[in-house]
Amino acid sequence: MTVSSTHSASPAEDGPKAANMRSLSRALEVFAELQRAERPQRLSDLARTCGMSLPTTLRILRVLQDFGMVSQTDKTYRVGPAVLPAARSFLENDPLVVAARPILQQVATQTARTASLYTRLGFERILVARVDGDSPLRYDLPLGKRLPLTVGAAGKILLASASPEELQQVALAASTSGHEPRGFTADELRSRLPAVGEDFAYSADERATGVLSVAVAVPNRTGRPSECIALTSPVESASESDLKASVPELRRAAGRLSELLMGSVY
Amino acid sequence: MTVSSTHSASPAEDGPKAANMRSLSRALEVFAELQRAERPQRLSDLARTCGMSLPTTLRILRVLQDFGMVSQTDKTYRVGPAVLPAARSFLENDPLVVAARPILQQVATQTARTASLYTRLGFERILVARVDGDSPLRYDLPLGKRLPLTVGAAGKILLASASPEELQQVALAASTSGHEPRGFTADELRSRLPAVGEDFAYSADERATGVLSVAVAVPNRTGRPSECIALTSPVESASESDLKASVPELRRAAGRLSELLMGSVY
DNA sequence: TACTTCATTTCATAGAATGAAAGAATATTG
DNA sequence: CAATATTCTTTCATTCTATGAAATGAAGTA
Repeated sequence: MTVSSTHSASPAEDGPKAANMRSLSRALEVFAELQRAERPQRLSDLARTCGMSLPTTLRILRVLQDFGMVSQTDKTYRVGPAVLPAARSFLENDPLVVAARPILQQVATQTARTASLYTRLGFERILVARVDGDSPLRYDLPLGKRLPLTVGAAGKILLASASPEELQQVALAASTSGHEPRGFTADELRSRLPAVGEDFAYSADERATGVLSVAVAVPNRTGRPSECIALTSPVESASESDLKASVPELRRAAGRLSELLMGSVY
Repeated sequence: MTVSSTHSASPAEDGPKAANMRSLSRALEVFAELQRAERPQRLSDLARTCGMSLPTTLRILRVLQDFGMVSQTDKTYRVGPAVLPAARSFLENDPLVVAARPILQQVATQTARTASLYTRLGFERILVARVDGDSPLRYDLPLGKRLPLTVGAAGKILLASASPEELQQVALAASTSGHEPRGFTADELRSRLPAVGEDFAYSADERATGVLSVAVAVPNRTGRPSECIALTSPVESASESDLKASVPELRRAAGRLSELLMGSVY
């Protein structure tokens, strides 16, 4: 009872109460580690990094490989091709993502800026949808890229309603994952967040230089939103006040998305 | 000892010897089912479809959710956002995919046709990379889409060296998954495959009407290749002989890829 | 309100997951 | 090339986890 060390670093949210399922948790940790590594890994490395025995790691890898989640060449393992259909399934079928696309499109058209949908995942956020405004420069689309929560309008609005303990965890995670310098504190983080009462966040030159953005959260049933919509613009083509003038638009878009989410449908 | 019923339908290849890891296998089956379903699923549906008890299914879903592999809204579960970083990791880091891109590019440029890399996954194949020739019509890019092995040049070349039993399984899987009509037989399938001695496959109007393609396998260390390169062209801009004339090009490209794969590097 | 269906928790038991240790295989070094 | 070190794989007894039946609670329907 109350084994707190069951899952250490990877498990997205330590959120509810972690049920058992030790072998599954361990497998997912191995899988997460393979992604983190960004290059093929040997069995012994994985075992060491994940803190489990060689036989256990090997068995896990074999099963993952059976399902295509992992590939093996010689003695090295890597993320396998089965993640592609999975991602496709998410992008095509997730009700939120599907509903978001036309809404983002509309906002992007109205404001002539890039509109994005981010989801919180653990102590990071990832881009799950984006529609470019008519600006000609569409940098490469980092769909699925892990971005910090500590920086950028989208990250900050996702933390706006976080508890002190959570900020603590986020700050720690950010500093250990390299998003922030070592020793980054929760207080520093808190000072970046939107003031109480503000329902949007603004950033300039935070995550990328020359980029302004504003973001509002997509309310969900829990108090803690895990999605947000952001508008982005290169600094040359918009000022802070320009972007902030679009906040009502954004708010409306988030509201519509939220309704679709909470509405009785499906 | 030789429990053969451990994993039933989903596990990509029944290939080697399936180690135990029951809970992990079951979790991956639930996950696969969520993808297949293409819409949010209730707990009881998943339990029934996957043939496991409610508590077990629930526990699995909770852990998957902790890691972001599954999302929940109200009482329905769906594929979660964590698959996006995973897919990104695959596309950016998989040595084969990374190595393939410039090679595909070169072939596409030389032949002015679309060059694609497919991977076999279970009894299907998926597109993992594509470079369009300068043809203006680039239909939507079905990266990660599950396509049949029984149809199209790419599918057929991947089956060229399959054993009779394997063809049997493939034929069965194709008919149950709807890729082929019910009652599709291994013999029918075999009659489509390239003649013995031929190292390429050709298709016209098979998977899509108006599309011609040729494919050659990427040899790997095992006798059974799981990747192939294909050239595709709309029927208006190429004849069968045009495409087949490019086979030597393709062969060379596959050879280079193969070397990179088997070479001692990394 | 009563009834049905579905989700969740509890709990005893079976059986799966585990790691130590031995045995292969492979790589490294002298 | 032999000898050594490292890594991978298998085996097996033990532990503890995963499991489903049944009870409980919640939600939806009639």
